[in-house]
Order: sequence, then C-alpha cells, then structure tokens
Amino acid sequence: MAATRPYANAYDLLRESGLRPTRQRLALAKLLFDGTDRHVRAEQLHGEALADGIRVSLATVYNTLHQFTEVGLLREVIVESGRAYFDTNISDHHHFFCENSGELRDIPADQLAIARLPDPPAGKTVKRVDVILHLADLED
Amino acid sequence: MAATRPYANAYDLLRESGLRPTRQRLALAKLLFDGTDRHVRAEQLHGEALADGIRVSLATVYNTLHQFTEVGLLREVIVESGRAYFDTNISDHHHFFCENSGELRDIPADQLAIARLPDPPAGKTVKRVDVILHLADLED
DNA sequence: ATTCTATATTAGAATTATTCTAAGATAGAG
DNA sequence: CTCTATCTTAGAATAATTCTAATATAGAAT
Repeated sequence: MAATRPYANAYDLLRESGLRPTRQRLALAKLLFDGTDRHVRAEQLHGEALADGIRVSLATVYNTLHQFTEVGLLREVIVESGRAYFDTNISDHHHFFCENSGELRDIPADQLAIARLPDPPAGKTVKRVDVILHLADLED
Repeated sequence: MAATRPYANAYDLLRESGLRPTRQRLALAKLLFDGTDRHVRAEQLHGEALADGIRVSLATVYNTLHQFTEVGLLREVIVESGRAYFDTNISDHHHFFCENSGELRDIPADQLAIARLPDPPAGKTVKRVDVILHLADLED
C-alpha cells in the first residue's frame, strides 16, 4: 500500500517535514492523518486529543496546526471571521461551506474549474487560490 | 448622472432598503457610498466617522455594516481569521488579498471566470461564490 | 405640535478565537 | 549521560466582535 500515502507512519511524516517528532506532535499527527479527509478546528482537535488521554495544551494544538500548515501537511481554510479550519486534504480542490450547520465539505477538483486567472500585481505571486461556495438552506 | 447610481442620496438609499434613515446610518452611508469602490474595516470606518465629527459608537458601526450587508448594499469579504472587510462593490467580482500588506483589491469580473460550478448538496443553494487569490511578495 | 411606540444607539461588559510569555520539560546530538 | 536547542505549558494578554440593558429618536398617530 502506498497510493496517496495512506498511513505513512506519523513519525516519518514529521521527520520528512523537518519537525521534531515530539509526543504531542506524534499524537496529533495520528489523529489528523488517519487516511480520511478531515476539516478540523483547533478546539475540536484539542478535545479529541484529551478524550484519547493525550496530555496536550490548546496552545500546543494551535502551534502544531500552524507548523503542519507551514510544512505543507495541512491547508488552512477561512470561511467566516474568527473561524479557521485545517484541511488534511492538501490536493488542489475547493470547498462548500454551509452557513447553517457550519459544515465544510470538499468539492472534488474536477467539479470546479477556473477558466482564467488574472495576472498578479507587479512583484507578487499568487500563493493560493481559495474558492468557497457558501450554501444556504433551500426553503419555499 | 445616474449610471450605476453614483450618488443616489443616502436618504433614498436607506429608504429603498427599508432601513430607518437615522443620523448615524446617513452619515455612514455617505462615507461608504461616495461613488468609489471601497474595502472597509469596521474600526477604520469608525475612525473616519469620528474624524468627521460624527458621534457614533463602534457597536453601531458594526450593526450598520451588517444591516447594510443584509439588505444588499455591501458585501462582506473574509480573508483571514478575525478580519472582515466590507466591500461597496456589490457587482459580481472577486479579490486579490495581499498577505504582506493586508490590502484587498478587486479583480474585475472579466478577468477571472469559473468554468464549471458543482451542484450544491440536496436542499441547499449556492448563496455566494467567493474567490480569493492570496498574494505573497515575489522574492529571489 | 405633542405624544407614543417601535426601533436605534450607546457604553461598557462579555465572548470567542487566537497569540504571547516566561518557566519548565525533552529530544537527540555529542 | 550531559547539554542545549527546541517544545510544551498554563495562564495572561490581545483582537475582533457581539451582547446587554439603559437611553434616545424617527415618524406615525393624535
């Protein structure tokens, strides 16, 4: 097995990313990279860790999520002011965001295409393209 | 003059939107809808109002920006966690966001096209399509 | 014009998400 | 085994925003 790296051992993952494999990073990596695509909030991951008996502070969860994002293991998705999600799916794709439930869902890359990108202003590069489709309940 | 409604009298604007034209709403509307496209933050608009000698509280600025957004006079743009901009350009368009300077800039509608939109999940409609191109300084 | 009532506005407290701080712990090189 | 750079920590601090309950005001009804 290998494919999209379905379980590349948390230890190796950290090693390859140049992050010291500490107890809490290992534990959080295991929770995050379980092979499924996850959209996590810091507070929520902290809860999961505690529930698993892992002693880790919320500050460390924030630090770790940001470090993972820096080395490209995660992608941060901003949907509302004061609400950051971290996406374990780092492939090229976009998101549905349901304003009623607060749920974030992946849109597969092949279902949304950007036809034309504008040139960035001089001296800048486009670092990231975020597309969010805000959903609302259909009522009649 | 009329075109895109370049100065449709703040009073009428509020009236047509079903908002009671109070002193502070009128003043804020005048600051916001001056004919140019603006990207405003609440704190900043509050500062401008005070500088103009308009007595208004920050809470009212927040209330007003949200009310204007609800009736379609403004559009809220989220770029980073804990950072909301209100855009006076409510036509269909997208944004560049420079992470270094915090500057938000319009991308004209004709410079970015979405080729294909996915179907929303059952029972939902796509309420808004947000595209943000994150910019970073080009260095070498 | 005056009165009245629903809606606005206010200051300040409260909340939420996040970052900072400075002290103590630990991975792993030597 | 020791040492040091890097982590982790609890709790304080910050930032943006929302809430609260009291006061003010627009505009309809008198």
